[in-house]
This record gives sequence, C-alpha cells and structure tokens, in this order.
Amino acid sequence: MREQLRELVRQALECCYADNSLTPGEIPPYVVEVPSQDGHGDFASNVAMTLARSQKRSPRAVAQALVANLPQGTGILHRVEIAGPGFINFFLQDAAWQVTLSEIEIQGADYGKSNAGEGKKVQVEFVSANPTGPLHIGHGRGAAIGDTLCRLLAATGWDVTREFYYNDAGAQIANLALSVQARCLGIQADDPRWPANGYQGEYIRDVARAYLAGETVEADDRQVTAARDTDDLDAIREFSVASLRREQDQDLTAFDVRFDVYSLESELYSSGRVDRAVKRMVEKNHTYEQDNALWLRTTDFGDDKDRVMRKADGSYTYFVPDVAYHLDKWERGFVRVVNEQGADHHSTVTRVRAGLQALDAGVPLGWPEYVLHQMVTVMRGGEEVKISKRAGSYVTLRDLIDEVGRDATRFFFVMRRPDSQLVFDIDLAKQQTLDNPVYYVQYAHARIKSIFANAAEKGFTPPRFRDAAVARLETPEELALIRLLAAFPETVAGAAAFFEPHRITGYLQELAGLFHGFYNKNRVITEDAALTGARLFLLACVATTLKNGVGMLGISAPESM
RNA sequence: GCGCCCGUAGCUCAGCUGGAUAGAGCAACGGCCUUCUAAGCCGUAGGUCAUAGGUUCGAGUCCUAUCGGGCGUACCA
Repeated sequence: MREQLRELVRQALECCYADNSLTPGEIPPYVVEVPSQDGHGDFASNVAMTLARSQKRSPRAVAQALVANLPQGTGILHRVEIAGPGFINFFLQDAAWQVTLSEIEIQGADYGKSNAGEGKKVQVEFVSANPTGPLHIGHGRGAAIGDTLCRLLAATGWDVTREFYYNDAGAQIANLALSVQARCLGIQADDPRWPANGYQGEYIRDVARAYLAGETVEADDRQVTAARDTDDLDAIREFSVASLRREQDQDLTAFDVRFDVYSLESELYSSGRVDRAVKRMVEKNHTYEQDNALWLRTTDFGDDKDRVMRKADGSYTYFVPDVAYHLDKWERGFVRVVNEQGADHHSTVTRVRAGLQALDAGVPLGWPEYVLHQMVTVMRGGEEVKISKRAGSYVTLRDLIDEVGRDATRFFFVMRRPDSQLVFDIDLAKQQTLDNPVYYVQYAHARIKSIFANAAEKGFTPPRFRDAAVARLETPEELALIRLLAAFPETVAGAAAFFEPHRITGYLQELAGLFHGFYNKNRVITEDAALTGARLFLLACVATTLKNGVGMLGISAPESM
C-alpha cells in the first residue's frame, strides 16, 4: 500500500515536470509514511517540502501542483489534503484496505516475506564461543539475535548460511586440557600443582570423570572416545573440546538454534590459509618489518595506528587468522557476511576490514558487516544477579532457559536494540500475566484460537475472503488492526535491512495490543452472521500475522494457554 | 589520554535512517467490572529528549564541545 502511494507521488511529479507546473528536475528523495498523529490521514508524504528549495516556491504551492496532477481513478484514494508546513496527507477508501486481508489469506504462512535478497548468498556468523565452558548470558543474547537475523534475512529473500567459528587449539584450549588433566589426577584448585589460570568450574570435574570412564561424546561437528590416559594431553584436549562442544550444542538445541557450518581456527593454519593471506599482504606492500615484528599498515585503511601481524616469536596476532578466515568467506561466494558478536570485540572490526583491503581481493569497503550487542544485566527480585565466571558459578544460558523457558528467553533477548544494554528481568519473564510481553503476544494468538473454538460450537467457522463481508469491518479498532496488518511486510523488511530484531517484538506487542483492545470493546460472535463472519475472518488474519511474526523470532504460537 | 556504543517520563524502553502536538508498558492516582479466557477494562497525571553551541523551512534524530555510564584501547583471543 505504501509502495503504491510512493508510485502515485512519482507519477504526479512526472506529470508536473511534463506540463511545467513545476520546473523539471530530479526526483528528490521523499518518504511516504504512516503519520504519528491521528487525523493526518492514513499516509503522508514530505515530497513537497523536499522540493520547495530547488523549486524556489513554498512547500504548499509545490504540494498544490502535485495534488492537481495525482492520477485519478485508482480506486484507493478517498481524499487528499495539504496540511501543516506542506505535507500531503492521503485518506484511503475503506475498501482499499480489503486488499490487505485478501493478501494475508492468499499468502498465509508466507505473509510478511519479501524478496530484497533475490536469492543471493549471505552468511551469518554468530555465537562462535570457544569450547572452554558453558554458554553464558552474553552468548544467549548473541544466539537469539543471530538466529533471528537469519530468519529475517531468509524471510526477505536471502540464501542464508549459519556459521559457528571457534578455536580448538590456542592457549585457552591448552589451559582447558591442563585443567581437566589436573582434575583427572585429583588435584584441587587450591593445590600448588593446580595450573595457573586453570578453569575451576564444576563442569571441568564432569569432563574429567567422563574421560576417566572412557565415555564417547558426540557433538554436532565431532565425535571422540576418551583414551582414559591421564598423561596424554592431546587426547585429553580432544576429549575436552568435544565434551564442551556437545554441552554447547545441547544448550543451543534447547534454544532452537542450529548451524550449517562449523569453522575451526586451527584449520586456517593447517590448510595454509593464514600463511597465504600474510604472503599476499606482503606482496601488496601493505606491511613492513620493525622491531623484529611484521606490521600491517592498517592506517592506510582508517585505523588510528598500525598493528602487529607477526610477533617477534614468529606467531601471529589474533586478527591475522581472522583476516584469513574472512578471505575464505569471501572466496566461498558470500556477497554479504554478517558477524554477530559481543561489543567487547569491536576493536576487531577495523582490523579485519583493513586486512581484507590490504589483500586487494576485490572485497568491498564495509565488508563484512557487524552487529555488536551490548551487555546483559540479569535482575531477580529487584536485584542484579552477579555473574562471576572465575568462581565457576554464574548464570548460564541453560539456567535461564530452564527457569523462564525458551520462548520468553528468546523474546527478551531480542526485545531491545542490540546497541543498547539490556536488563533481563527474570521475574517479569516468568510471569503468567499480561504484564509479561511474551505472554501478552502469545496469549493474543491463543485467545483468537479460543474464540474460534467457541465459534465452532455455535456453528461458525472463519469464512474465506470471498465469502466474508469485510465491508462490515468499520469500527476504529477494526480499521486500526487492518492498517497494522498491512504494515507487517515492511516492518519485516526494515528489521532485516537494519539488523534490528526488536522491531518485530515491538510490532507484535502493538498488534497484540490492538487485538486485545478490539476484543475488549467488540463482541465477535453475535446474532449478526455476516458481521460474525467478517470478524472471524479478520481474526484469522491477525492470527496468521502473529504466528508468522513470532515464527521469525523462533517463538511458538500456542493454540491455547 | 584515544576509539566505539549509550544517555528520552519515577523504572524498562520505542521513536520507522531530518518532519506535524515526542510515544508504549510498568509503577502512581481516579473510576468501572464480574459478560467469547482467567485481577481484567477505561481514564488522569507525568518531559528543558544529559548540557551548551551549530547546520536548515524544520533536530530526540545530523555536526562540534562538555558531563555521565558501559566496552575496548597488550607483540592477549
């Protein structure tokens, strides 16, 4: 609907240029939007104000010319007015909205989808936790945002690959192996023989026990049987990594998050990709030697100082394999790559992009894209739940899922802009009342289903569009609902384009709110069969949209609650 | 010190990439209800958009500076 109006405005503008009622020129950037204020029409455009300057005429005069040239007989416009400083307000015929309801029926589970991606390949890397412990709250937010982004991108026509990257070989993993080995040998954390900076969590004991018992563990991307030999550090490492990867997989599965591809940092080295990338940067003259180290001139690409690539001891700094990894992503054909990470990794953004430019491989500026989420604070009983990884006791993702449920956890994690810090109120998330936004949204869906069940007992079923007297839908609540239903596809498109899942939770809360308001004010099942049918049809459209919306968040739409 | 993010109602947050009188939920206050889903519904009040400048027809939104919070800022990942 919005697009149709944009098109009408464009046609009017070209007519004005053609008959010289406006001085011919460019088509300026302009918007057609839903006004925030009731009484300003169904849609409004600022086009006249953006043209006023170049036309050297007042915005209202420009608007006059445009309105005079609006195409006639489209059957959707009721009236048009010029208001305020020069807005053009469009009032649509009620019948124009009926198209929306027809569309929802036709598209069903696909309503809300669009095709901006045109089937092009996008990769989303998220979570990417190293296998040194259970997933914590921060990973949970990343998992929820990343997975939702994948669903949104898929819904807007992208061919999405979900990828998980981790390190199974570095210093932290060696530390993990030593910690498990110590537990195997019965060494306690307060023992002088305990490894420096060893992992003290209870889960380390579990891994050690399983290793000694000769268990076999199977993760999504690897399977290992314990060698039971406490001297074989390599075997302990392999087993520990597999064990913790399996733990993470179980948590992610409980969260309904899955990956298509797992990538290992160690493979970047063993395959020679790291060396190849370094060699190429050297050949392209973006590096220099100084103080026994190899430096990348990242200042050529917007960094505030150059960065060391290869240390005096011959090993690479952390961003080098990251550059090699992203070159690999590029060579795999992803025209877009999105990295979802905690904001504490933001320093890598400039370096990885600089490294890719230094490779001169045709990678566009600003590739890859990043979504960095801020910290999560967990509140219970009005107090902050302290997270202490060192002590080995902290709120894990699994704890949260077990306590408040998958749906509520996911909803809360994506409810805020990734950019802003998030307060996770456990008490609110658990509440079975309408104060809880998840409950509020899901209950709207369940309530509609309940009404359908009630209607069925009285012999009513929701009709097909062609049999529904949709013209009978004329109360303010009904019209507001239809208008909001019509805005769902563009809301999804915006959320996907700007990587902002919270637009979906906001939309769903608003839609649920309008529905509950409608419900409280109007009876659905009445003696008036035609009106009852029309309302049942409307509610079927609301239910479809709610279900599609929560589906994009990976959340269920219960039939009853 | 430098970089990135944030600062909007008492609290938690929106504000659709510069538009009209800045919104929602909770809490507060006032009323109604016992009717398809259940303590629910309606209404009222609440603001110098951190501060000060700037850009322009128009700024919560863009620019500069300052203040406050978070995260980075190692030849750690």
